[in-house]
Amino acid sequence: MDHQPSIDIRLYPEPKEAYEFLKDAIKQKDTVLLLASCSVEYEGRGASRLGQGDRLVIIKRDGAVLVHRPTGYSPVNWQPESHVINIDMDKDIMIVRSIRKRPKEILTIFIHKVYLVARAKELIDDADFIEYLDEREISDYIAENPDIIEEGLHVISRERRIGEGYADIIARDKKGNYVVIEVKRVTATKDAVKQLFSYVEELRKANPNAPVRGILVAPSATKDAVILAQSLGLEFKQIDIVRIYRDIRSKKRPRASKSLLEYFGGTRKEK
Amino acid sequence: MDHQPSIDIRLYPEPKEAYEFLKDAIKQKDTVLLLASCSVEYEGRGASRLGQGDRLVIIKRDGAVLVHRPTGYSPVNWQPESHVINIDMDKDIMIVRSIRKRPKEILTIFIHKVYLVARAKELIDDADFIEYLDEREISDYIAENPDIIEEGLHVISRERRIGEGYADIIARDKKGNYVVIEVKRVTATKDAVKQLFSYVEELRKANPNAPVRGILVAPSATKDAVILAQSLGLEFKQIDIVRIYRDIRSKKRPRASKSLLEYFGGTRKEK
DNA sequence: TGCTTAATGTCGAAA
DNA sequence: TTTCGACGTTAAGCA
Repeated sequence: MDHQPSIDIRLYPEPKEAYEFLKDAIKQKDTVLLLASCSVEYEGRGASRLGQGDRLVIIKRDGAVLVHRPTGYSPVNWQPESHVINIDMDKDIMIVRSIRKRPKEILTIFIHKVYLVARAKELIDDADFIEYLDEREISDYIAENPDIIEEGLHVISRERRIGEGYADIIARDKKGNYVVIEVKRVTATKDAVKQLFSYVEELRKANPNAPVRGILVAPSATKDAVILAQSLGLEFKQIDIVRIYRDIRSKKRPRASKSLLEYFGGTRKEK
Repeated sequence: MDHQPSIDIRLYPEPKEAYEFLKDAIKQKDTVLLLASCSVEYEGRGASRLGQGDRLVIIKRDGAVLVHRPTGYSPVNWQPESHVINIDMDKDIMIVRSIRKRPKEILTIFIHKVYLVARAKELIDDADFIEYLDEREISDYIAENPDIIEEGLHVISRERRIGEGYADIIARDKKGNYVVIEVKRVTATKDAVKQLFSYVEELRKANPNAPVRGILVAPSATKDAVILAQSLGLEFKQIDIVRIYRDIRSKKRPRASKSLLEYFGGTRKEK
């Protein structure tokens, strides 16, 4: 956690200096920040021109280019990612051209005056972005509230190793049947069904005389997944992630306004 | 054109220093750039958490907040504009909270380590953003190619003062009738129809014995505008801006790859 | 690679 | 203020 990206900057550089600085930064695929007076033109799916003004230009290591005006959420011009970025000098005006292959689009930035230019190397960002809840949190919630899946369900084990994986939840229904529950936080695919089926089969092998059911739990499932599940005698139970999120939040945080991270826990990188 | 925004920066500042710097910058509504290791959480229309990583945080003077990861076009978290931004310190961790009133949304950024923080004052950007063509360019094109409006049209004057405004184009059709043409580069509204009608009426007053037609020219028109035009005996002619743009471009730039600005001219701010 | 769909869509204009 | 439609929509999921 104690790495430190190396950052280099130039404040109000002369054109020549800014040019050399930028040229090398782009070559090295550094993250570039540029506060400058510039004009912009774009041609591709659409076409546009923007006269001279003070803007923030961002160039990311994947070639994404953003030109931001001093207000608003949206960049005025951009390139989602570009295959080629080149830079030239024409009478003290720097010209940065970002070219995207498909669709063919060209973004050209004419930099008249650089106020600040910065380059950063070794920016590291591998954290998970979690929307609402991660799989483990959903699984925990279901383990604590199995009734939302089926009335009378009784959890008997969590993360049990079966074959080559781990079954999220194993329970018994009110008739005493085994129930294997596989949880997904996004749309369930055929893969999830196959995974669940392998657990169910293993459990049947281990318990030849006991009926074993399998329930796939997810906010949604592809048509393919549903068909496959039916043909394999497995069930699909739809859950409402937002509702579960709200329920957890209201219980864990009755009135406070503390950090969500404190309540839900940190967001460690998942495998 | 020779103004210079004042920019202040801190490279690898200590938490305390960064905090004072940021606090004042936010208070002054400066544009803020922040390269830092941070974690983020958001709650509002949706909800999300993002663990610690190196990111670029932008705070604009209208309260727009963007958190960018090292790749990609889209910010991972954002606030389109916010009514309140506050900043606090909790054991060397800076907490920036951006609150939007409607819809109610809260974006919280936990800044663990600041690599670079910059603030800029007096960024000036009042240039026009022109998509494809501006009104004058379209008007010029029509004046040079009146047949795209109607076969046999003959332009007799441009920007002629009539009443309180200027009629874009005045022409005669092949029957000798006067034709007033009003050009809009975006969807024409009722206002445009009223404007055109006032020119037509003035011209009729000035030429009691000559029939005067009025044509509204635009890429599209609102339903209201079309209805009003019909009831006033005016016509609407739809044009294809992209096609005109391509035509101008192909004629002006047969093979070169020069600046569009050179060909179309600079983008001076329109009134 | 191309197609379809959802989005904390954003943004601007009309009602 | 709310609704509606367009966007260089972008981004993710599937065929």
